Parts: sequence; structure tokens; C-alpha cells
Amino acid sequence: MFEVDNFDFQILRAIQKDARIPQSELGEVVNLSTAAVNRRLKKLKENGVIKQYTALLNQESLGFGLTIITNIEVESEQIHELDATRRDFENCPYVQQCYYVTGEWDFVLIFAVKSMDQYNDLTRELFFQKPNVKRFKTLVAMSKAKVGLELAL
Amino acid sequence: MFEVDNFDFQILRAIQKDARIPQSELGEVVNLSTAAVNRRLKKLKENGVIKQYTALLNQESLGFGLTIITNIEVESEQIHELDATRRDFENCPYVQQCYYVTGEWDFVLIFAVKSMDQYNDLTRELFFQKPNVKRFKTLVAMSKAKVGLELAL
DNA sequence: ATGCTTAACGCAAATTTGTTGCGTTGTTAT
DNA sequence: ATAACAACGCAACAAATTTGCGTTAAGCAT
Repeated sequence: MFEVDNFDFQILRAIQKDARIPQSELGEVVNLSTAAVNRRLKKLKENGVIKQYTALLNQESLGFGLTIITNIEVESEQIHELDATRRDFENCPYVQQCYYVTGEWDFVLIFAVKSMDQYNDLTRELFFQKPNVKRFKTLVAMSKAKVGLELAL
Repeated sequence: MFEVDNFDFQILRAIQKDARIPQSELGEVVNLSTAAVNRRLKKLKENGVIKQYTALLNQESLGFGLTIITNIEVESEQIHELDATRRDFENCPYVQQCYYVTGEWDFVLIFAVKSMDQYNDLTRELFFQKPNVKRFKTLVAMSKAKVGLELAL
């Protein structure tokens, strides 16, 4: 387990908001030298605290106007079946997120797709053709009020 | 509307995966000079195609072990009420994502929290104390099979 | 308590990356 | 045809990142 101290928290908070902030500025904010910030960032990345640096893109500009949330109930909760189903979902590039959950449903998926037609095709491929998918319910996002993966550090 | 060509798509695909890839490498991949890549990135950012550069953090390492998905039905769908409700959700830092949806529910929220206790407190604050929240259903994520905001470019 | 080990720091040099001016090229609209 | 424009590559320049080195502070065992 990796120990994250106060300096690290401040750094992480900042790079969540803007991963391009220069390490020198980061240093000023947290009161460390550029070099110290650099070494901390490196460690945080190596230890997996920082999973990835990424660019968040504008779905609309790129033709992915449609966000859809799908709840799924499976037929069998045998580990084997479950894993296979999970893998199927994960491997679909249009599935942005896949959660295995307790409660009324077994899986929650979030899709970013180009059209309803495309989603329709995906339901065939991922749900109807898979015997382990018992039923699913589709929720279409009319607006994405908030989208992100930030933590409230 | 901003035109995104093939070069741009390639660039975007790459920086989705790793926002730290040097522009010179990007240039090699897409067959453009570093300078051209630089100017394209600048334009993509200015025009909002690239919304943000961010670091994806490891929730577990940082004490946010719990991901929860909540479905919400509201009492009134009057624009006014709806907006107020939406704003309440958005303003909560523990709400990573908030979708306004069609179907059985009105909102879907995704929380990243530290404990069930904390979630409990949040339900009081965000649901029970708000007269416009009619009912809600909580789905607890047992595993996050896939989490991201990548587009299938 | 003293000395040893380790981990992290700051400084400054070295390296890498990002940015911009300039001249060129290719396309489109007059 | 040619003027206007947009994007390009090259190369110089600016900025940011990385690393070696000497120093300091915090445990730990003697």
C-alpha cells in the first residue's frame, strides 16, 4: 500500500482539474521545489495512484451525441457466466463504463454511441444474442448534467 | 461547427489513451510535423473538442472505495424544479456523474464515496431533504469492470 | 545519546518537449 | 490567371521535465 501525504493530495487535486499545469506552478501551490513535485508525480504514477493521463473529449463534436444507461439482469450468477458476460461488455468500445452491482440489477452500463440505430445493433450483439442476459432496461440521457471521474479530495 | 479531419481523429485517439505522449511522437504516428500537431492540438482545445486534460486517479488508493449508482424519480418535472434539483446534484462533489434521463427514472447519479455512512449522509442531504425527490433506488457497485470516458473514435 | 541508514529535499545543469516566425505550397473563389 | 487563405515543414527559440549531487531530517539499532 502506498502512502499518500498532504503534498500528494494537493498535487492530485490540481492535476485532476488540469493535467497540464507545469510542475513549477504545482510547486508554488504546495510549497515544494519543481524537482520534488516531479519525483512525487513519478511515484504516484508508478504506484498506480495516478492511473492515467487523458484528454476528455467533447462527445457532441465527434458524433457521439447519444449517451445511454442500461441496466441488466443476468440469468446465471455463476462466476463463470458472470465473468464471460462482464468481458463481453468490457470489450465493447462503445461501453464507457461497466459496473457490476447489487440490488435490482446485476450490471449497469454506460454507452457513448452515435445513434439510436447503433445502440440497437449493440443490444442485439450484447444482450439478445447472449443467453445469459435475462432482461435489460434502457435509459436514454437527455442531458449530461455532469460527467467526470473526479474525486472529492 | 468545427471540422475534425482524419489527422485530428488520429491525434485524439492517441491522447485519449495517453495525454502525455510527446507531440513529436504524435507527429510520427499521423505523419505530420511536430509543429502541425501542436497547432492542431491548440485548435482542438480552443474549439472545445478537447474539453480538458485530466489525470484519472485510483479511487481505492485514495479512500474512495465505494462507487454507487442511484436512480431518482422526481415529484415535479416543471423546468424550474428540475433545474434546481439538477443543480443540487451537480454541486455535490461526491457526485461524479449526473444524467437526466427518459424512462422509468428521471436522474441517474454516480457517486464516488468513502463509506456507506457517508453515502447515507448524502442521501439525507440530497434526497430526503429535497421535497422534489419522490423516490430513489441505490445500486452499490461490487466491481468496476470498466471505468472511463473514452470515445470509440 | 551516537552513529547509521534511508528517504526526501533544493539547486542547478542537462535534456526533452512545446511554441512560433517565416517562407512555401496547395486549394478555392473571384 | 491570380488573389486570398489555410495549413504545412523547417529551424530557432522558449518552456518544462528530468537527473546528478550535496544536504538535511527522521527513524532505528547499537
